[in-house]
Amino acid sequence: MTPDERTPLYFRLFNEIGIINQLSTAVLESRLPEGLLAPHFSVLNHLVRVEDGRTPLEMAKAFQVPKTTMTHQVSVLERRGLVSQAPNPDDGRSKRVWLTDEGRSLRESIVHGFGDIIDRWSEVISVEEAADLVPQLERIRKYLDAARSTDI
Amino acid sequence: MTPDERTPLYFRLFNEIGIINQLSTAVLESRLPEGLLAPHFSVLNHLVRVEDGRTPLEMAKAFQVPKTTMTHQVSVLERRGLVSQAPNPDDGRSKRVWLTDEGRSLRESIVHGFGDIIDRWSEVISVEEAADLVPQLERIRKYLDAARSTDI
DNA sequence: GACATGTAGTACAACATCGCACTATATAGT
DNA sequence: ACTATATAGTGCGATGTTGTACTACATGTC
Repeated sequence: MTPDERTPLYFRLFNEIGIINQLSTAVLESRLPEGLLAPHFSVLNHLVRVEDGRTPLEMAKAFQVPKTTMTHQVSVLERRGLVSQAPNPDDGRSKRVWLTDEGRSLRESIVHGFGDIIDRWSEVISVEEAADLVPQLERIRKYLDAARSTDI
Repeated sequence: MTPDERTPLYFRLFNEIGIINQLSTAVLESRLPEGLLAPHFSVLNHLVRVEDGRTPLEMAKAFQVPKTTMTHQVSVLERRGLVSQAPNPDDGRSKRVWLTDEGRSLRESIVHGFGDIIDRWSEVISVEEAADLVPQLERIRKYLDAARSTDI
């Protein structure tokens, strides 16, 4: 395969990924309460998965978004009573972010409510196929992530 | 595999896809001229691939974004002299969008400039692996796209 | 042909993302 | 201890996305 033929293939790969991301985000958002967007839910979900009490900067790095974006996202969640922030006793510059009971239970009910969609997805994307894809994608993600810090 | 175990797998699948999308978008944007973002480039690229002279609405549907978004994206490209719009002689309600020579050559040079990145990518994501992934992802994308129109 | 309905595009407002500049605090080098 | 540098967070402004409401034109029905 010549470089000429190769380029469209990789463009296509990342293009398909972009469209899937867009469509799956739309599915997620159609299940979220009014005014709550996918990134907000992701933050909520993250705090459950990695334990809450993270600092905003840690979270910004985890999602690879600028810290100003995370400030904003956390403030949205805080206004809705889904998380609370408090100064970090270990470091006067930073804060720590905690899930409220309401945040935890909202996240729980959203994930739970996804059961029926997963049922339908699994008819088209078999569990085996998904389990096969995840490590491949993970490898690509880790490579891009590593390349990011060096040069790209 | 119980439903309980299944849900995290599918969440993970779409999560990996989301991160890859974010990272690859960042790579693309690091190669674009100041003020030109990935969606703008995508539009440029689209017009080369499918022939220009599309209407904004056709393009909005192709990218599955609201038509207001496409109005904005096209206007950015027009301000930069990369595309031109003219009323559609076949339909008084619509316009047609054409690439300018400058738009065409800018797109060309960007794609060409990607050669070295593709070289490095292909060391990690082999051509075979990419060629294997694309149809799988395409199938998922088509399913999500079809499901979108019905319910989800 | 008149009128109801549908479609293409835009103006505007609400909100999200993010770069830049700034403050406050921490840490390292001397 | 003092100073320089680095880090955590925020205010603000520029820009992007998108829903709503609107105008203009097209099409189908009678």
